[in-house]
Amino acid sequence: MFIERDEDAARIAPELESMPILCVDTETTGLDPFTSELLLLQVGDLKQQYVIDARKCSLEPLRPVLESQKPKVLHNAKFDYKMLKNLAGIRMENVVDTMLIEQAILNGKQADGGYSLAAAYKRYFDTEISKEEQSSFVNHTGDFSKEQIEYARLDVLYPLELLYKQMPRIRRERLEHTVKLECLAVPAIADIELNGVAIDRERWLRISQQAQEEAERVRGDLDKEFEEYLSQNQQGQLFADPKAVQTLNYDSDQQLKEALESLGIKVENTDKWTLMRLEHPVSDMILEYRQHQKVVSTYGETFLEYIHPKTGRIHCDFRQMGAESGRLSCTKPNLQNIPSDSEFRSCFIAGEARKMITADYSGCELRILAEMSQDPEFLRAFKNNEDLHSLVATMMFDKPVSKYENPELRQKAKAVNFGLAYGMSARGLANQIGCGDEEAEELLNKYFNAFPAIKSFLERSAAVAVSRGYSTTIGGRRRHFDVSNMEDRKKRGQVERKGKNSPIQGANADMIKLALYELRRGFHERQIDAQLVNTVHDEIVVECAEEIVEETQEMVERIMRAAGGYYVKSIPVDVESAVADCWSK
DNA sequence: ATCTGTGGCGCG
DNA sequence: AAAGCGCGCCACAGAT
Repeated sequence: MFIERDEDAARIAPELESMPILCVDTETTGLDPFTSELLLLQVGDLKQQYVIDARKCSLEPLRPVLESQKPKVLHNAKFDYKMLKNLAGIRMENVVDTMLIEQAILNGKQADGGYSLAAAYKRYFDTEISKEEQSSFVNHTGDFSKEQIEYARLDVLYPLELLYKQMPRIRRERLEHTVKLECLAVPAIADIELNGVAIDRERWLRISQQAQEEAERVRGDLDKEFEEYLSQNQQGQLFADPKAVQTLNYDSDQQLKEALESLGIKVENTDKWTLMRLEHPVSDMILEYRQHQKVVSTYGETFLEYIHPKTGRIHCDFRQMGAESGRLSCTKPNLQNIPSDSEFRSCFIAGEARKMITADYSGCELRILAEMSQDPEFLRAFKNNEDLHSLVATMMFDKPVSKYENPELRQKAKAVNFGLAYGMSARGLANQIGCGDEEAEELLNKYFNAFPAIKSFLERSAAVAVSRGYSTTIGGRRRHFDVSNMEDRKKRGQVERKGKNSPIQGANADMIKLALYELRRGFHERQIDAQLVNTVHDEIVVECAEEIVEETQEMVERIMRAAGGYYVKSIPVDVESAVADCWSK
């Protein structure tokens, strides 16, 4: 039914209240919740669907039901949530997202056509649903056609049909917890995107300009080093003016390899590790050039183009199950790979009279490993709040190690700890710490003899991944693997390593998502003037009014610890946080 | 001119 | 030998 009068919109509210589950969809003029217009709101159930003209009707009568705990089924709920919040001021609660459910079910399996509503619908019903009318809403003005209204009515129906097909699979694969968690996290992640984060343009620009100058300086020095090569280079002779600046493109590995060869250096590739072991002055210069160039290209002026003209803030785009492990991924821009140096992070600033709280789980993955393996040494170390990296280093190198004594060995142990825990080979270890293969083999044996439960847990995880074809986290999240060709050693090794890592990385993702949900709920229920502004795998960044920063910091830590404790029960989960005017740590 | 794959590198 | 896991972005190279 098409609704275009206020009184009709008000009339359907009680009927919607009586429905035990609603399906919801919106049609908008565009994709940006800050500049688009809300055209239609579709809401209903399998029997009755209402298509409401949002330009003509007030949506206020529908606010209570949309903001209530009544479940609302949507496909890609984040989109509609953001639109409703920004364009109608409605804070939709308790969404059930069939797109995320589909991802959680298939995770790692081949998903023909992807996770769009049409693709998912085709998988279950083997029917093509028409998306032809969808584009007709872009920049739409004036009355709606019969086709548009019918398209909108059907479109709100599909996700609910989909859900009923998905439900038995959720139960069969014991994905109830994962699905619940993913759905609960949607509004929190959507809020991060809507909230955005402010950036200090001038400061950011200064950094990139300085990097540009440095890059040019090092490039000049490199040209001098390659002077001879350049002067006899054919390309160089192409210049009409013999005094013209002769240079080469140091971003081109081809050109770089050729130039290095003229110095008698032959390399297969030009990555950091290869260049570092050359022990030739040019290799350091190339690495320095790259460092500056990385800043210029990835973190330079172009980054500032992501500042939204309307809000003056940066609004990234998260993919909630962007990684098969369950982690979020982030684009446009990626706020999860900003250099950790405070030079860069301090450019992300809290608003006037506000503060930023940066909170992260410390040693999270190793704690999860301790929990899952129940290794007595790991458990004891974490219970006693000992420094695990030092413990491992002391054991491996037979020397006293702490943060102050032989700290370089601690640094090595840290790399080893992460590497070995995820299936690094003796060769890889030798590479990491710069020792021979035999010594690496010995260290590896020593490590796993000292922590036999870690060894058996990781081996079990790898074996399970191969035999069952999937890995599982504490929360029941599944990741499927292609195990069709396990005689292929390379492929088998890949599955085994992923099998070791996925339960750990996935559990980390579970706890951060639970924490995000609880934080959003906590801020809202207690009417705290605080907002989520970023999250980076084991870290959450919150902006709040400065007068409540202490309580908010305490609350963030408490909620994060509790979320961690939901999955890691044997040992405490540690959260470290800092308060500043900007993103810190 | 625009697309796709690859190498390299930023983060956890 | 792609021999530690998970990402996204940039520039290049070779293709259309």
